[in-house]
Amino acid sequence: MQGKDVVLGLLNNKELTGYEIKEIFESQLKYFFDGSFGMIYPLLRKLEKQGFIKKRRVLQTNKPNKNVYSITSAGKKEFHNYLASETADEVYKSDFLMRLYFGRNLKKEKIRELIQLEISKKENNLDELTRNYEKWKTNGMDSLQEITYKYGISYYQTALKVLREALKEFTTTTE
Amino acid sequence: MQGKDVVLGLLNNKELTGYEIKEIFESQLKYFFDGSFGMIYPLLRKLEKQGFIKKRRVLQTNKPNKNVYSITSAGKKEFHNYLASETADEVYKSDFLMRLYFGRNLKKEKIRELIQLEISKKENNLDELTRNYEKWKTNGMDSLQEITYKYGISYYQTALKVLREALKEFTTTTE
DNA sequence: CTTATCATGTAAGCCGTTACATGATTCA
DNA sequence: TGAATCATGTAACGGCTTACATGATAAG
Repeated sequence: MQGKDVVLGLLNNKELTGYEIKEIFESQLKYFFDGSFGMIYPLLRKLEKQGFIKKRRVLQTNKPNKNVYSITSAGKKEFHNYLASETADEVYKSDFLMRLYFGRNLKKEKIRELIQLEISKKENNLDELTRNYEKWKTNGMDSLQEITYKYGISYYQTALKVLREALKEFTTTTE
Repeated sequence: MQGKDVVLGLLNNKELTGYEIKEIFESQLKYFFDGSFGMIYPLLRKLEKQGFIKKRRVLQTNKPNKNVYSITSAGKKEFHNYLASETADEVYKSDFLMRLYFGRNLKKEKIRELIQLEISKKENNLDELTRNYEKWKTNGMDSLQEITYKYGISYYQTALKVLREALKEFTTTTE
């Protein structure tokens, strides 16, 4: 799964601007995907050149003009090719876990801080996901999308549980 | 966290060959990191050129000769710089969740298959992690490393729970 | 007789990140 | 007066993946 597949998938549903695509990334896909403007805009141009999407220029007053992109039939075919391909393995990289792995020689206080910071991050992630859910529901969320949401929530909750237990144990055993 | 930090971290503990580094990647870091030979060997040469590690050639009979790398004091400094830097956010990308997100128009049977395949994958991941734990314990695993292991186990267990529930619900509601 | 283990490497290329650049409007 | 929102782009660079290339020994 590359940026291309995601953008084509979003445009397969409705026409969007680069800016709106970024908003969807942030609000609905943030937990399992991530893409910057520096990726989106060049990609839109490339997909247009390849004939998978087409642009419509919309002039606005009091707001910058925008390029609204929609998918072509070639683009739909391309997206279906992606859906027909094998599901790629998930990618997970954790700098935090790596530091725990190497943490043996760190001072207890540093380790406590490391874990506490990760707990804070995960609390924020959980909050954000919960808040986005509300917004998302009003925009229309189908039952499969709800699974992706539940998956994310469960992950953060479990991670928090493990980290809090670790911190507690770590604190008591080194008193 | 880049390949460089991980390699330096491993060599900070003991001298290793590229092949052995790869083995550690597979057995102990697999859940939260991933690196190929195509990354390891060029990196080792680069780190050597930069003076962070040094090579010792070991001639073997009945086995290919090997290059054993050890960390230098400059390398140790470099690694401590990494440890002193801010922890980077975790990276998670899931093609599976993306397909669920887009799955609305797929046939029920395709969706069931998609979820079932992901369950199988996660079952294998959980198995593998459990098996590696045994091997790892004999090699010596510290209490912080045990947290990374628990974290991984918990993730897979929770993921499986969510997916099994989703599959069950999906199957009954579309009977 | 073929697969697994041990062992090291190169080369092309892609996909994306980061940083920079611009600029109007609205709201506090 | 500053930040947030809306809106689009470029350019450099970088880290890593994939594929290719080689080859001996041991074990089943």
